[in-house]
Amino acid sequence: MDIENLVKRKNLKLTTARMEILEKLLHASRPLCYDELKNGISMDKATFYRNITKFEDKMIVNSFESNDKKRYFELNQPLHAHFICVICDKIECIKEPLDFNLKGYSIENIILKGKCKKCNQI
Amino acid sequence: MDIENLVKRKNLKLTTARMEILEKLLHASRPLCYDELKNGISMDKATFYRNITKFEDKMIVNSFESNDKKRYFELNQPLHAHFICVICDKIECIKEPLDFNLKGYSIENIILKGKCKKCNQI
DNA sequence: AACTTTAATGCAACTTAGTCGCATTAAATA
DNA sequence: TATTTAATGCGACTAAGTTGCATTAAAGTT
Repeated sequence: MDIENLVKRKNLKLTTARMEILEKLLHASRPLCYDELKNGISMDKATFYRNITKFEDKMIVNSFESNDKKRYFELNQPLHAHFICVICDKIECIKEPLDFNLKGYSIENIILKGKCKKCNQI
Repeated sequence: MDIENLVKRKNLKLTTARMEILEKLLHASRPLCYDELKNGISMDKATFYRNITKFEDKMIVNSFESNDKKRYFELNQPLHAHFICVICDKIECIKEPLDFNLKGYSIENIILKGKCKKCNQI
């Protein structure tokens, strides 16, 4: 994926701050929370949140709240569910396609909470 | 539903604060956020949150974050999904049973985000 | 390459959600 | 009624997220 084009296609200016955020998300194997994402990127938090908001508006990034009450961010990808374990707080991306027959709605984000495979056995 | 028994069955003391929170949730037709739920109940916010945490631990209440970044609370009910519209921020309880074949997981909470029927037409 | 426009940034101050320790009070039980 | 233990209120705190404003940097234009 080409971050430079991704940003420009949405009529956003290509700044180092934005590059850094998106690079980090691109190379992450799972959604990242504020600390994880912001860490190492020297940028004011106001700028960070303004950029995140822009990214979300432009559908480049999406976010959701996890069990630890933190927001987690990821690059927008083909629709897939996130499973959040209420015991161990782990976030998993679910690859199996889930079938909702909700006519008229368009679904952009799916969050399932419960007990993951491991914690369910205990 | 009998709130008094609900609380006592979980080995929680029956206080007026708790009664008030649960009464309000019981009579609400949709999940409520902090302002809505706390409003009119004279109770310190520390107490409020401590009770909410207890209720969640004991599976009396569950909560999720909506699009406005606020947490919404509701009495625990038979599993059903919540649809949150990213345009109009409305929260709907979805009655249609949704079928997941996620073996090994136990699902306690389903949140779908996207465009609701109305906003999808625009 | 300098110039202009407009968007992005940093800073500081602020709001709101949520938490924690501690002394006090009220609920359940004996 | 006395005792135990959990629940409460208060105050102080942390962390997320927002806003206004002056400054700076990107992109487009001569």
